[in-house]
Amino acid sequence: MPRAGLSPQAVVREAAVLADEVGHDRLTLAAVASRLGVALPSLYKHVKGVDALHQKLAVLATAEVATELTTAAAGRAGGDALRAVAAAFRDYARRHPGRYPATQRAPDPADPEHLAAAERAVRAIYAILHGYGLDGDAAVDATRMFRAAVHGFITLEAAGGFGLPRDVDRSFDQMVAALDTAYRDWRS
Amino acid sequence: MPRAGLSPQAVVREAAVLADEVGHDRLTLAAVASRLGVALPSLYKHVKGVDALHQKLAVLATAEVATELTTAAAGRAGGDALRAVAAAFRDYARRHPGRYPATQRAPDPADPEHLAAAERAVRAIYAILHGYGLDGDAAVDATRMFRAAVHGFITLEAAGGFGLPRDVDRSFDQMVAALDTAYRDWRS
DNA sequence: GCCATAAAGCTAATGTTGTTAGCTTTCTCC
DNA sequence: GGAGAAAGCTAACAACATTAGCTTTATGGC
Repeated sequence: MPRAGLSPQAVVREAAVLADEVGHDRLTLAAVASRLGVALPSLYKHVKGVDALHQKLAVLATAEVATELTTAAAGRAGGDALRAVAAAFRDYARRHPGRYPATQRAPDPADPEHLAAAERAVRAIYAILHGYGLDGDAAVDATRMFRAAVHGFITLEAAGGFGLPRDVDRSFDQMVAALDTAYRDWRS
Repeated sequence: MPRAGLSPQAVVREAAVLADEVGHDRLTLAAVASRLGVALPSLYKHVKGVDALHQKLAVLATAEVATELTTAAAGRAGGDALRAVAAAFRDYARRHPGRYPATQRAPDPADPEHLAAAERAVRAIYAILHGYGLDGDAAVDATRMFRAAVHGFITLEAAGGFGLPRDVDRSFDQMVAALDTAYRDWRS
């Protein structure tokens, strides 16, 4: 019988695909094993358990988000950059509905890779706001507001929380425009 | 052997208390039954299953939030009302960390009580923004922005997503102040 | 007061998932 | 070619959710 040739990476990648298909909360070791054509306990050679799998998925997703945000911001500044990064954020969440919630997990202080990915994502936003002339505490506050607004919008949208017929895309654009204005006139 | 005297309400209330203690995702029928001094299958006389329990918990939590937002808004207008409602929202989430996530669940269209509670919560916000002179699509957009920003802030805070030492309360105040300004100058 | 009945609670059994232990097989390196 | 590490397996157990079917309690009509 040939060997499956797994690795921690391969397991996490399959978990990511599965999470996107069935939802983050329905991600299960049993399903991952079945997908990989392997018995469930075999996974324990690559991940410590279901909790560790979620942790690794968080690192993967955070790194992907960081890369997409950074790419979106490249070569842009001000309102252009803000809109591009906001759109990239939302796009990622819609393309990867299972990975995105994993991003919410607080970075494990003991995992340098996780910390680095999280910092890379935040820095992409921070840099844009720095371009608005924001600095120090103001830049921190502004970054938090950006993350809160965009993340909140994304999760409410994904949960079907917007019932009214008004176009959701337009509401998002309006929100990002309001953020742009707020940053221009920011007073700390 | 005396009877426990349960009811659907009593089960959901205990589930709410438990969720606040152990976290929304660790809410389990087994623990609820144990708390109520009853065997696990006995709960099925009152709730259809774990999914239905989450659904009922969502209704309970949404109704509670709606009441608190409405109370906070009473007798206030403009920036005062905005700040009071935002604070009430955040307070609720911090006092009830297990119930709050249940709020995210989209209202079940087949459950009039759920729909009514959700609408009551949204209306509390909508009314305030109406006081800013916002109407129609603009009011819808503004309401969505408010919900997104506050909800996003709350969940990021709860998840430990704000790593830097900058005071989180101040960041929240800054965000609400920025929302106030944005609504004053709103241009659709 | 007594009994019929519905509801509340129970035990037993089953399926799914996660986890650990310990064995076998495959790959790799000397 | 063989030693040893790593990958995979089966077996066993615990927790949870769920269903079936039984027993007991409360209650309402007579």
